[in-house]
Amino acid sequence: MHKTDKNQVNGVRDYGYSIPIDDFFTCALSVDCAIFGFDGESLKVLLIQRGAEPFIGKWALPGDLMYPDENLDDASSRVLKDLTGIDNLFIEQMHAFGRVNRHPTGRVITVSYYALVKIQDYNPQASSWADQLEWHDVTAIPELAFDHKSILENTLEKFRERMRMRPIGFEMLPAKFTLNDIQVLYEQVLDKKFDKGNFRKKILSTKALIPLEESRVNVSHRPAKLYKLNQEVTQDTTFEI
Amino acid sequence: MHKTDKNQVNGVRDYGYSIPIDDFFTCALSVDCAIFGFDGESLKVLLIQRGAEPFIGKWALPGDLMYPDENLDDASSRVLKDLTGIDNLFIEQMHAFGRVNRHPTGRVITVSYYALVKIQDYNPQASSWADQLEWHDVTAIPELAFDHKSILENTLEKFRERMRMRPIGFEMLPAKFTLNDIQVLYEQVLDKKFDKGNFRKKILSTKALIPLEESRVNVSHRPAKLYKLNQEVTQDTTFEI
DNA sequence: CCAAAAGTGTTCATTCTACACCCATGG
DNA sequence: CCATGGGTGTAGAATGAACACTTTTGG
Repeated sequence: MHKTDKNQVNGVRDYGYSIPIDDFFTCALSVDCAIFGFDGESLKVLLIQRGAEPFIGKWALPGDLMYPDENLDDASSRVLKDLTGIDNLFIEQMHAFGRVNRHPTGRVITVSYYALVKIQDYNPQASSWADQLEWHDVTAIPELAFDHKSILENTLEKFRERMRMRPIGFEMLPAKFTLNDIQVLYEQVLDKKFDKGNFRKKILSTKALIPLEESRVNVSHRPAKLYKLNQEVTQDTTFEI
Repeated sequence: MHKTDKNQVNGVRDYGYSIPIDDFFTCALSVDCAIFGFDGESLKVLLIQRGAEPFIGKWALPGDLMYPDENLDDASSRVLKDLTGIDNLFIEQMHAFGRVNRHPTGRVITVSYYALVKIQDYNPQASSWADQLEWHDVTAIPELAFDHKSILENTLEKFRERMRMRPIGFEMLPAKFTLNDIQVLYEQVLDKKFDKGNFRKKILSTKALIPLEESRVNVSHRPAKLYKLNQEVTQDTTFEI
């Protein structure tokens, strides 16, 4: 395909390649974010409807081109901030997608991220795009622009594994929540039923939660105790559900 | 920083950005590979010594620029093939690194991969770089070019977690190996001692291994039975050590 | 017979699973 | 008092950890 020689390895130089070095500096980078939230019913992902070509009118993952003077990770934070109005969301990089023809306009390599938001705190339009944004149930994703469908599937799969291994699910719950809230969240995300008693014991044994002196009110049954996340557990803490 | 408007989201268009669209298409992509092997003693990573500026003479992860007409994943396969002479190595993408000034020559975003090789089968110089290539103990990594030190640390950490969760360690062992070979491998990679009896029971209970009718010969003690990997277990099989 | 590593078994503790049962509240 | 979900306890099974013991080879 291309002539190679021993000078080629990991060099960015003005010689040693069979094509001019400038030809390498012709790519754009983009970030695409799978923003997950939980409304108490099912796992949702925030999609935008594209307002311009290509793929005008199609649903897509929110994303943007990385600016030439912008760090990659800052680009993803910027997209999230612009979209949700929230700084410092929980966010993790997932995967780089770089098929030659994945973007019709040019050579664009995209890096996917997933973010977790408290859907209740989220202000549906920090800007003026209200009608262009919508939460979609992850079990009913419409056709998506570009290769976003496979990006989302890839991200979702890895996110589920992450949920089982790290105490990150709480990022999608309000600051105060009941044990049942967590159980429903895990059951929905992992598509799996848990035994109430056993689930409680397990989640409490992790010391990830701190019980509050409050209970949920105005329910026609015994009120559930509220908990908050123990701030000492980080996303590096091991865990297992 | 940059002017933004509602047309900006995920569009690659000739309008809507505060800078010309062409300015976005000025990045290069590279791949960097952490190639791990196990020599029976300790986990090793293959490093190259750079033969050109920048960082001439410095050790670095093997890598190269992605060609304009090359898929990202193909670039990593190419680097590995050029370096080891082996096709179809076990390889997984890890992380994209895109700090603005990570590369002195221009805006180069690099995507890291790790690969696992059977160090015994590996031909030290499929090409003519013999003296430029060396296996380094992962506990004694020299100073590295670019941000390769942090890339390697990031990759190593994730690789170790991967080792515990998926049956991938075998990729670094010869086709036939003993249970003790595996135990030593795991002990070295994870820096942890295992009880012989318990380790055997666990590894055999996974059904990942098929016993052979052969034993290791010419040892001055009871010869160990040889096993091979059960080809039905893939890297998607769950596992846990 | 001895040394050395292969390979097996047993015991006790811990954790998991399934399931039954009691508790607090609103109506 | 009932319905409803919150919350706890327990027995038996399964798994894990520690450690002792037997086996097979070369010398």
